[in-house]
This record gives sequence, C-alpha cells and structure tokens, in this order.
Amino acid sequence: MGGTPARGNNSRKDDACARRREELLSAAAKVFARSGYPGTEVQEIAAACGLAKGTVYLYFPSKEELFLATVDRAMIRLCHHVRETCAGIDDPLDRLAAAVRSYFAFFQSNPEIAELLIIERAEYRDRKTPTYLEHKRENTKDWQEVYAGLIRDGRFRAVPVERISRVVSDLLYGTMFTNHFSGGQRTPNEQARDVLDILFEGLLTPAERETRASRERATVPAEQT
Amino acid sequence: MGGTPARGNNSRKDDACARRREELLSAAAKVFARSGYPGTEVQEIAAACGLAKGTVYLYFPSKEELFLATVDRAMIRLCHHVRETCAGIDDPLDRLAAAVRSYFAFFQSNPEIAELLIIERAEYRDRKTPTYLEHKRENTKDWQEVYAGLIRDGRFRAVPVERISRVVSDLLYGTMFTNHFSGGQRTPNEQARDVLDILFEGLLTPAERETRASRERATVPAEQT
Amino acid sequence: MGGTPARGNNSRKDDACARRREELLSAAAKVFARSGYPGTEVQEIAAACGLAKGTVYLYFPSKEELFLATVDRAMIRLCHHVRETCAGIDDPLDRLAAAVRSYFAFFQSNPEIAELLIIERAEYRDRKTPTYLEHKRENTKDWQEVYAGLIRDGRFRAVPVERISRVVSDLLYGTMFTNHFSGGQRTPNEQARDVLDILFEGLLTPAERETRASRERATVPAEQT
Amino acid sequence: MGGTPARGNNSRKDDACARRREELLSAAAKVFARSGYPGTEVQEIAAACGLAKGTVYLYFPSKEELFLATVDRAMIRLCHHVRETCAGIDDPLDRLAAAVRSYFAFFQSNPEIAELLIIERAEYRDRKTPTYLEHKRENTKDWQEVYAGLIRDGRFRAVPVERISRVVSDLLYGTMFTNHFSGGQRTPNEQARDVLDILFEGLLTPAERETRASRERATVPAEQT
DNA sequence: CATGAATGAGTCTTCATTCAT
DNA sequence: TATGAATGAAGACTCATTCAT
Repeated sequence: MGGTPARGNNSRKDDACARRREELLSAAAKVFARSGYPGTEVQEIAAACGLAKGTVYLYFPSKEELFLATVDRAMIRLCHHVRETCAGIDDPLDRLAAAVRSYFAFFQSNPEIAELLIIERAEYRDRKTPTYLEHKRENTKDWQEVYAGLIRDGRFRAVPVERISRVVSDLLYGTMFTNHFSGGQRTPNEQARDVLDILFEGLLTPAERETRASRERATVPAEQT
Repeated sequence: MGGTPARGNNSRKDDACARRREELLSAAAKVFARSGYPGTEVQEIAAACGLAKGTVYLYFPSKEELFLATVDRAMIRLCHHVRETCAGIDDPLDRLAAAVRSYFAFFQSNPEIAELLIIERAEYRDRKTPTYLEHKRENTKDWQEVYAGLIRDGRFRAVPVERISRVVSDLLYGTMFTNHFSGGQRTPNEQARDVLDILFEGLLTPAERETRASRERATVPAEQT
Repeated sequence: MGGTPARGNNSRKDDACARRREELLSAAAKVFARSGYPGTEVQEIAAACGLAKGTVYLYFPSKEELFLATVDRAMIRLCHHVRETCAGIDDPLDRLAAAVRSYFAFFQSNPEIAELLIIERAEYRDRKTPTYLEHKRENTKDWQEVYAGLIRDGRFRAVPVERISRVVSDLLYGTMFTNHFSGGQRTPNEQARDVLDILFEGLLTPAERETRASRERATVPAEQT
Repeated sequence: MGGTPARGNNSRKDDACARRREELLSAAAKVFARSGYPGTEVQEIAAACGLAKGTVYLYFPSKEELFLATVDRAMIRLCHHVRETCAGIDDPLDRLAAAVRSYFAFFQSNPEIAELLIIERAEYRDRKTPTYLEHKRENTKDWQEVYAGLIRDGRFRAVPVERISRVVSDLLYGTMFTNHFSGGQRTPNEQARDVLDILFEGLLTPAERETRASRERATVPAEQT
C-alpha cells in the first residue's frame, strides 16, 4: 500500500523516482505552509507537480506520511545548511557566530519551513516528538563539546554547558519565530548581531556585576540549586 | 446570531451568563489544546461543561470565534499574571527577574496555553496577527523604559533598548516553548536562573571580552551595521 | 400542549386572546411570504408582534399549525372579500364581472397570500388538500347555479356548467399567479377586462365560427366525448 | 469546484458523463417532486442512481444548482415536446389546439414537473425569475405572430395579440395546475376541449352579445381603460 | 506507472420545541 | 401568561483514499 515505486534494479528508474519524491516534497512544503495541514488537499500538491492525485499515493502512503516526510526533509536541509557554513571555520567563537547567522539565513530563505514546524506541532501534538527537537538533540552534543573547550580555554565563563546550549538554542528558536511572525523583516545579520552581542557580553555593566556578586557572597550560598 | 444571551438589565442573569462564558472558555482551552482545532468538536467542549452543543452557540457565534476568544482570554490572563507578580517590586532588576519567573510559572500552570498559541498560528496563518504578538507589543514599551532607566543608572550596558527587549522576549518565548515541547520538565526557577544568568552576565570571560574589544578597535570601524 | 390560552368564562380575556391570534396570523402571513416556510423562524414572527418565541406556542401548538392557520385565514378573507363585493349586485353577469375584479383586487392588496398558496403546496404536498381548492369547492356550486340560470335565460351558450366553472376558475387562478410572478404590474381592472373579454366573446369571428360549425356537422357526430 | 468531471478530449468519457448527468437530473426531478426541496437529501437522489452522495457533487456543485438544473431541464423538455407536436401542422388553429393538448399531455406524463415549478417558486422566491416564465417569454412572440395572422385572415376577432397570448397562457397554466392538484384525473383531451371551446366560442349567446354591444354603444365611450 | 471517478465517513451549524422561572 | 435559555436532531458538503482502466 503505497511506498516507493521501482525499488529494484534499474538505477535510471530509481533516480527518476527519487527526483519525483523530491519534487513532491518541495511542492508539499510550499502548499502545506501556505494552506495549513487540514487546508491542504493532496490534489493541490499533485497539481503543483503536474501530476494526478492518485499518483501521489504511489510515492507516499498517506497525506500524513507525506507531511511528516516534508518536515523531515526540511530539518535535514537545515542541518546541512548550518553544518556546511561552519565547515571551514576553525575558531570556535567564529564558528558559533557563523552558525547563528546561517540558522537565521536558512529561515529567511525558507520561510515556509517555519510554518511547517508550527503545523507539525499543531497537528501531531501527541503522536510524535517534534522533528525539530529530534534534530536538535543530534547537534547538541557537538556544540556542548565546543562550549566545554571554550571554557577550558578560559574564553567562556564556567557556565554549565547544558545551560549554554539550552539558552543558545532557545534564543535562536525564539528569535527566528518572532521574526518570522513579524513578516521576516530583519536580516540574518541583524538578528545574529543582537543575539550574539547580548549572549557574549551580557547586559550588566562591570560595576553592577560586582555589586551583585558581592551581594551574593553575603547571602547563604545555598542558592545554587 | 450568536453572541451572548441576556444582554439586559437583570444582573443575576448577566452574572450567570458571564460565568458560563468563562466556564466555556476554560473548557475550550483544555479541549482545543488536547485535540487541536480541527480535532475538536464543539460538542466536546459543551459536554465538558455539562451542556448541549447548541448551547455553546448561544454564547459564541462559531467554533472559530470561540477559539479566538479562548486564545485572547489566555493572553489576557498571562499579562495579568506577570503584572501582578511585578506589582510591588521596586528594584528594576528584581522586577525583571520576577517577571521572567512569573512568565515561566504561568506556562507551567497553564501548559495548554502554549498549545493554543501554536494552534492559533497553524490555523489562522494569514487571517490574523498572532494574539501573542499583539499583547507583547503592549508591554514592550514599558519594559523598554525600564531598560533605559537601568542604562541611565549605569547598571545595564548601553545596548539599544529595542535590542534588549527583543532578545529578552525572544529568549523567553523560545525557552518556554522548548521546555513545553520537552514535556515541561524544568521548573520556572530553573528556567529563569539559566536565562537570567546568561542574559545578565553573558558568556565571555573578562579576558576574552578584552581580547575581542581590542581586536575590534583594530578593525575598520565600519562594522556597526 | 399549546392551543389557545384562556378558553373559559372571562370574555375580556377571550377577546384579547382572539386579537392576539389575529395579530400573530397577520404577522405570520407576511413573514412566511417573505422568507418561505423553512426560511422563517418562529422567532421572527414572535418578534414582529413584540412577543417572545415561547409565547407563540401558547397560541399555536407548532410552526406547522401556525402556518396552516395562516393560509386558512387568508382563504377565508378571500372568500369574504369576493362575497361582499358581489352582495348587492343583481345582474348575474355584472356579479360575475365584479367577482372577477374583486378576486384580482384581493391579491393585489394581499400579494403575500399568493406566496402562501405556493408555499403550502410546496411544503405540504401530500399531507393536505390545498386550502385554496377546499375553499373553491364551496363556492363552485353557487356559481354553477348562476351559470345554469344564465343558460336558462338564453344569455350563456348551453355549455356544461362544470366546464364553465372550471374554465373560469382556472383562468382566474392562472392569471392571478402569472401577474403575481411578474411583479403584480397589471391592475385588477386590466386583468378583469382581458379575462372577461375573451371569456364572454371568445376568440373566433362569426364567420370562422360558422366555418367550424359546418365542418363539424359534416364529421361523424361522435366527437362529443 | 464541482461541475462536470472529464471535460476533455475522450469522447467515451464525455458521453458517459453526459448520460450520468441526465440520469441524475431525471432522478432528481422525481425525488424533489416527491419530497420537496428541503425534504430531499442529496443522498436520496444519489441512491436513486445507485451512486454515493459524494458522486453527485462531482456533477453539480450544490444541491441548489442541482435543483435549478433539474427545473431547467424540465422546461426545456416541455418546450421540445410542444414544439415537436406542432411541427407538421399547417393550419394555425389546428396547431394551437395541438399545442394545448400537447401541453396538458406533457404534464400528465410528467406530473412531477408541476411540483418542481411550485417548489422553485417557494424556495427561490426572490433569488430568481421562475424558469417557467423565462421559457414562456421565448415562445410568446411566435404565438403572437400566429394570432396576428389569424386576425389578418379574419378568423380571430381583432383582440390585441398581447391579450390573447396572456389569456391563453394563463388559462393553460391555471388549468394544468388545478388538474394536477386534483390528482390529475382529467385527460389532456378533456382539458383541451373545455379550454378551447370557451376560448374559441366564448360564453355568450349571439343574442346576449348583441344586447351588450348595443348597451356599450349607448354608454359614454370612456370605458376603454 | 499514471489516472481521476467514485466513495462515504465526519462535523459544524440551525432552529423548532420545551420548561423552569 | 410570558419569557428565553437550553436542547439535540438533522443535513449539506468536503476530501483522503481506492481502484478499474
């Protein structure tokens, strides 16, 4: 019942098949993002590829699977995109900065993907871990190692790496969505600059930091829950 | 056609009517959050209040209006909640910290509201500005004044207040959702601590800050895009 | 279960009650005619009398009964109207002419009643003999006697009275409706003139009548089925 | 959305499609006539053709359109029927007589169509000119020419042709409906005979005509309103 | 492989009627 | 009597999915 036609010997067929899948997923991303999940008819997606409704079912067993594959592909593309950008950059801070810019740039170029993430959660609330989170988990470890290195090198404060990675990724996530909902008016560079400025330097002045530090020393040092 | 019954003198009726609206909105929030918008039958919401389907239509003209009223009420409650928490706190930094904790606490107590925000966006993509953003706009100004005061007092670095307010609210938003999607396992205090630590102190060590600052001074000062 | 309130001693109450029934029927005729049977809400009729929905059910047991009573009242008014017009007219031909004018005049003044007749048939197709026919039957006999008299007096050709009464009433019926559907533009006098001219004098010239009569005489005289 | 499937080249499909439309319209006429417009579920019509509800919507975009198409088809069939009957008849009077018989015969064979006309008016009161009237208008002109010819030939009295055509068509209309409501007991020939007898010869005797004519001559000649 | 006609489950909404006040 | 809040049956229409061609 629906899967992928021509899974066999003939590599020419396999190619054609994979290409069509890609085409369908690409069209699906746009249509789903524009019309929402319930608002999208399989027919529309088929039509966007010049195919008939029934043909879609030769490549995906159901609308649901088609949608989930669409989100999955989108997340894979996001990962690729960020990873490629970082590839040649040696300095970890520069790499982080590049990754941040790259993240925002990806969603600027593919705003429909922000919608897909929303829609996935709205429709598959309890059937599935959000694909975004799944992919995030994969990268978390790598970045935490980067953060640990930076701390070892005395470049980052000795903040728990889990905290760093959490705050960084939550901030990216929130910034991207807020910008998306506001019509995507800010450029990736603007977004990255704001984010990194505060992330790196914090908000407090050295004087205020000192004030707070001394006050803390005076308190019972049991607050570090 | 559909609005609110008993729009008249009788205050006892008016009361009962308002109470029932509340009851319906509260039930609606839970049901919509659990089952999604298309997955929710008006019937379920009615049943949750011990009412018949038709009765709901005496209070709200359509499922759509009911949903939007539900989101609106949720956002109003969020604002109230945060504002009340901050009420008696004089020190602006303490107030900000309290607001942050209060924000996370609200969503911990009302996890269904996070879902409503998602659902609203997923279903009303282009028909409506997200209610969340509408309410955020209202508060932004007040907080920006707070930030300006902190800068004037030499407690915050001279970062543009728009940037501060943007980064803070995006970080809250992202943290809340990520935590929610992960099952809401972290407490409001934990979330607030992580967020505020990095927000206030930044990630860099004093040494690294100095390195970066001097490097910047050396560069062509055209970076201020 | 719904009938008529205050069916008892108190004549003042009875009066008030009858008056209210009248009021309701009159309002109902207008609303039903404007909005059709399924398109009419009992609520509208009540509102038109300044009453609440529930009150209507004190006077009529159901929407259906209310409607049928409305049609019935309309037909009774039609009969009254025509009969009153004819009352003092001695010459049978003049009386017939007056009745015809009066019939058209009634529907000009009460165009909603034409609609009611349609609606009755459309909704109660097989549940009920059309009220119009019922009332017609009552009058048929009287008019047939008139026709018989006219034949006896040598003023009408010796056409079977059933035929006369049938043709006359069908022509009135058809003319009234056609005029009504066309927006009721022709006056009762115009309609009556056209109808009576042809009804009385026929279409053929004396010469043509003779031609046809002689041809008929030549044929086998078995055609009078 | 919803029109006719298979709008393309394939003539076999087109045929099947047209045939199915016909089938649906024919079934619809019967069901609508039996159960009324609101009383008819699209489902019933589908079932009458051995189809599923959804299939009907492939051929007609809505219940309303289906109904209107049903009435339209009925009127077209009426026109065809009458026109075919008249085709080979040269003598205008004979042709008129044939048309009248044919008209009654049509409704005897298709009594459901009388109902459709009622229902259309009852449901589409103000949305639409009755289809019957629309089709009548088309034929009126032709018949008026016939009447003019008869007058020129001295076979019809010099009655205005508009009056003739009005009276004739109103009489047919009224006769048809009255007979239909009475259970359609009279044959087309009986109906035609009664109608034509009086239409052609009128009701008055030659003597009475003379009386009236002389009386008229005596009156002030201002009566010609 | 591709098609698109056919299917029928699923849901919002209306409104006649009831009944507690 | 009068009210109007509450009820819940009823029905049009959509669209994912199937399958004969």
